[in-house]
Amino acid sequence: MNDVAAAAGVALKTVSRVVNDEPGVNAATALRVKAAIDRLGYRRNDGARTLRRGRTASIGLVIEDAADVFYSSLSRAVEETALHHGCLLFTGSSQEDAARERDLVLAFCARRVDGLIIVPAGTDHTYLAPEFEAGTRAVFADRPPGAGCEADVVLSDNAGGARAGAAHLIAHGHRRIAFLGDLPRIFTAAERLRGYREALAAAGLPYDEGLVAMGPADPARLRADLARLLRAADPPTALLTGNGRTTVETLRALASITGSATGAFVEGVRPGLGGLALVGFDDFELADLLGVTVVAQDPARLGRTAADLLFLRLAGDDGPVTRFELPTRLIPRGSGERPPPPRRDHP
Amino acid sequence: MNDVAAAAGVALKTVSRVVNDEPGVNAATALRVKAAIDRLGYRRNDGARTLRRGRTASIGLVIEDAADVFYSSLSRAVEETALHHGCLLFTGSSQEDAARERDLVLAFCARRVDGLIIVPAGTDHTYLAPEFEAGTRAVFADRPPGAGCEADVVLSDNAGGARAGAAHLIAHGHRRIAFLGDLPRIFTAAERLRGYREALAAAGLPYDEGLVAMGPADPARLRADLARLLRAADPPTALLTGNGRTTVETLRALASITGSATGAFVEGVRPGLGGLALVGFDDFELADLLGVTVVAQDPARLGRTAADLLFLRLAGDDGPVTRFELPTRLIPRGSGERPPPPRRDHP
DNA sequence: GTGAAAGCGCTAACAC
DNA sequence: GTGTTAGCGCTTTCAC
Repeated sequence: MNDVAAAAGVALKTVSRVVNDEPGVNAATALRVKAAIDRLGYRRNDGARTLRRGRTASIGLVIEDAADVFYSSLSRAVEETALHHGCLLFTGSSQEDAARERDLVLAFCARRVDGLIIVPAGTDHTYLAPEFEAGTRAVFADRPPGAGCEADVVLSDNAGGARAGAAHLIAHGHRRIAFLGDLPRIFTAAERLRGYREALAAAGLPYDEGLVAMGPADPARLRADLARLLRAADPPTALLTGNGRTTVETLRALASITGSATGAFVEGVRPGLGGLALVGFDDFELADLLGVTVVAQDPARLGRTAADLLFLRLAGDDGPVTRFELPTRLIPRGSGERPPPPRRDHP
Repeated sequence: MNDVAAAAGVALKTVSRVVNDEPGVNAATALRVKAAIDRLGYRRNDGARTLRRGRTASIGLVIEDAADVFYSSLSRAVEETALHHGCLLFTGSSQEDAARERDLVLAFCARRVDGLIIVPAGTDHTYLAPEFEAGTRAVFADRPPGAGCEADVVLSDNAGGARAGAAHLIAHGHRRIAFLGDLPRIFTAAERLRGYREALAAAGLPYDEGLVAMGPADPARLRADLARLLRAADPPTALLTGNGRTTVETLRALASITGSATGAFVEGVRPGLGGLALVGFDDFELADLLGVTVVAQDPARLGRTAADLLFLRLAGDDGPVTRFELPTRLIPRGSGERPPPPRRDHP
């Protein structure tokens, strides 16, 4: 900027005025400055600018895994909103690791992001207190912050969605419904388990721990759990899967367990559910073609709502901490509407 | 930092030394400084730090769409590499819009990112010249830069992959193979079309423009193009689809055209290919279960390679501009190994 | 309309 | 071991 000023024969401040389209600059002077800018290839340093101005016009987003469709949709919506507000976006994946979540958040804070959107992996967010005190705003998405951390949060109605899914299966005659969920320490997994239990209770059905298998959406783990469930004396007639990854891996596991050839879709071979009914939490690509009934969340809306809320806060909104809960939607496609097989003991 | 220095009764520089774990500070002094830091809730301002040091320890990534699985996998790999090098990552989606690509890149440059990884939407990158001159490094991924821009690039072997896919169908007896590709202005789409044509030529088959349909992966467009192809006097017996989105939408379109019920997988109804063979460019979720033969790219490897290359450059590597081309892999799963139906005119 | 001076928060270079 | 000074590139304030 100094060089430009010298080249244009004006003071530094005049260059600054031109660069920022500030009023009160003689048109001829402005032109001379612009010429110098082009000639010297000058580009404003926004780092220095934000240092001086106090706001960095950037926000940080911490999700679980950028490669997962759920979070990448959320991420895209946040990005869109941020750009719309003239903000750039830092992204980072926590990999479901509390320490990594903290490191990312603190790294973003060290860059003085104006705000944060966090899908928390950990349950202790006391590390955020100094940042909040310093004026950084944060909105939690998909999962609430740990105890002792007051912040806005945008969730899906996890319990309600799972309740609706289980109730749907019950309405179609199922009495033995298995629940395949994520690690129980994850908020959404716990909530969905709660919804499942509530639906059973509402229908007067017993809660059978033997029908519940919580764990990572790992193919081997799911195959083992499914095999165990299906081998049992009184096996389930229906499955409720706890998230998109689990649903997909369950379909794979069922195909391998029931021995139905892969390639079923293309070859017309009777495929994979082995007579079971299935409702999956989360919609997924090709679920429509496969005929899989799902409880759909709207990850983009989750991201958009969180971002909108954050920018409202950044604009000065100091209302009380809020908690949004977005509805889920049950989409019947066939797999969740199959009746249980006729019972052998009551022919 | 000033306040901490005052509180600890030391000079600013000593605080700086402690904060940066620089050697040459008395243990007792360091402890006093640390206490003051904790007491005051001091957090280093990395913005000021990078302004002074010259490097921002951040890179910018511009992709086409963060919500698309292909780019989100690429993005995740870049993120991983960046974090490994102590760099934060700015992300932005160009939406296949050249102007938006440029705006994002220039915004990142204004923040003085150390480097850029760009999946270009536009074909004119002269706007990068001043940035390159100023020392910013860029690596192009998935598609090369426009003419007049010298930069490293990491690609998939698009032509080779499409050639292999088409040759695979030819080897299984097909003579009439349709190609459903993306907009021809997109580099990868043009390259894959080229590979398709090369395979036909190598087999002595004629190139029939009527068998080629290039356009956005839009459901309506694909349905119309497919209907036209299948209604023709000499319809194709096999399809080669040009990317993941197109493959998925083609499966949908076929299901709706052939009138096979959705839910085929679950209900065991004879589904969707209507006797056609199919090879898709790009692997996709559940392609294994569906039995869809694909030419797989490795988006994560694309991202990792690009990022590794960028950090090599940032570390001072000034070798000549390089062009990596990663191999693709044909994965036979059934849909690409079906023979054409017996010809009616030669019974 | 234009400019000079101060300072955002930090580190590099050097002195003590 | 510790402190002083200068300055990264910009904007803010106020004087002309």
